[in-house]
Amino acid sequence: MPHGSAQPEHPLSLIKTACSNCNLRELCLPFGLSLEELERIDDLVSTRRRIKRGDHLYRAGETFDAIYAIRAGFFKTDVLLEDGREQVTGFQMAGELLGLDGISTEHHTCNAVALEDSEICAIPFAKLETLSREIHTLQHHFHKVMSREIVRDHGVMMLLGTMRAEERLAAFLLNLSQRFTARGFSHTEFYLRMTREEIGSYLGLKLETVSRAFSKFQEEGYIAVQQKHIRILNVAGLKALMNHRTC
Amino acid sequence: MPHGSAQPEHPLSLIKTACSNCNLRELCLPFGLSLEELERIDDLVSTRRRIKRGDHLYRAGETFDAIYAIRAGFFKTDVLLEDGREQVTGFQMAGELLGLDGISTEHHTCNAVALEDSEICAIPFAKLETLSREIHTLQHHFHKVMSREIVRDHGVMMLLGTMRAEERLAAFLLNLSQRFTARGFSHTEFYLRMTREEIGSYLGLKLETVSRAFSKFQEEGYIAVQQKHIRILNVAGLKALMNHRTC
DNA sequence: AATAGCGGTTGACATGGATCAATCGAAAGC
DNA sequence: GCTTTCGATTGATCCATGTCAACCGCTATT
Repeated sequence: MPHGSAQPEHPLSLIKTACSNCNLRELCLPFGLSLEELERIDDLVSTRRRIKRGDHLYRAGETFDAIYAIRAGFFKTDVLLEDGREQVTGFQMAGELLGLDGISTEHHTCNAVALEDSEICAIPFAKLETLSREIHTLQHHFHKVMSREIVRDHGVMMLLGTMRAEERLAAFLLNLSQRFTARGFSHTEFYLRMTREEIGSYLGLKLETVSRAFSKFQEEGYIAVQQKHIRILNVAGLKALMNHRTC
Repeated sequence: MPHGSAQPEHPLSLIKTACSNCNLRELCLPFGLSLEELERIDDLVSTRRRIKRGDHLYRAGETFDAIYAIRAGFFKTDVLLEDGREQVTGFQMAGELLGLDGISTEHHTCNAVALEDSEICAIPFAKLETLSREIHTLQHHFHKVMSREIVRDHGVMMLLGTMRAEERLAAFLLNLSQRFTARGFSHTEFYLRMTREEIGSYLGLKLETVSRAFSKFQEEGYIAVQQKHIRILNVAGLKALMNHRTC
């Protein structure tokens, strides 16, 4: 099978995708829908697409017409300033939605990049609005998802505005751990898909500071790190680190 | 007129509020609606309420059932950590919406405090969802407003994550200036409604740093400050300060 | 008009994290 | 299998911002 072309037409695009038999439905947009409703939204998802590691799902400035549900894989979203400074605005995993920022201006306002080979479902936004006029549960859940994104952003603002480096990294690890758990992965052991630099950008720190904080956590027995492989040895310890203003 | 009671029943609550003759309609939720549609949403806004300076519109933890449109005045929203640290997540002015964060969990996740005597319209959320199933324009605009909030939050993350103190303050002043303009106020001269400490909390800085940055801007002729009274003398200068990484 | 109190300004000093630089180690390409 | 390259680690030093403290000057209250 050839695999060098820039934008290959993956056979997956032709496969009929069905929310009704997707095992992520309880994490994703269809959450809370009845069986009957589930079947009605099956044709909401028009396309399934593979995105290779390093490729963009969309770029800032492109016109917006769909939001994307992650079926498998891992993404980052980032915003670039003219002078080259980058801010990673989030890391997204299976079951989470990408592209909500584009609704506002009908143009994407950030870049979405796959951090590992991934697979997404495209949800044409016009269709979603039509269907959510008919299915109250869908409408309400969509509003909740957007609101949850706002709450998450406030959490990041809190982190960036009030926490010190080690508190930020602890919060970050605990957040990842919790989201992996919700997806049936280990609470305490996982591979990071992003570089120290990307973590740093997200947390408002330089990569060296992130690296040092990892080493410190290891010295103190909170975690075991080997490159991107993380084992959390003392969840309570990390939590304590966040709450008390101990130095 | 007595005015010492804690929660006085203001006569305004009884006045029939009408979006159709509100002069903020082009900034607020009814944006883009036809005359006919405008009249249909008039009974969306159930209550008008006055909030005195320093009073809460809502508090974190309270159950959510309405979003609020600011008719007049000025608010801040903030999140408090258990250890007392505060993060101001935003400043809101006339025509802007408050409470979107509450949709997610059906509980408010932050506090909304009036920074001057203010007046709000309560929009019961269930009603809004019902009506937006019938009026496409309303549905679409509401989605845009939520998305805009997400984009705004990403801007703040960028600010907190990548900018230095003076860049942050410049960005803040330019943002305020632009929003005042949209409301028909002066581009270049305004009163701040918040303290240095609140600005600092929003920008992830200590109040002393904010104060010093104001003084620096004044020395360099970008602005004239006297307490809360600000005059911007050199908009281009402030913009340049943000873009170039000059130190 | 006098006074209390809070918000703002300014200075001196401390420090957390940035910066610069060298080295190491793992993964990828030849 | 060897080499190249990129990401991670660690050390030394610097600097922007935080911290502590004194003082100033509005504004509001009596």
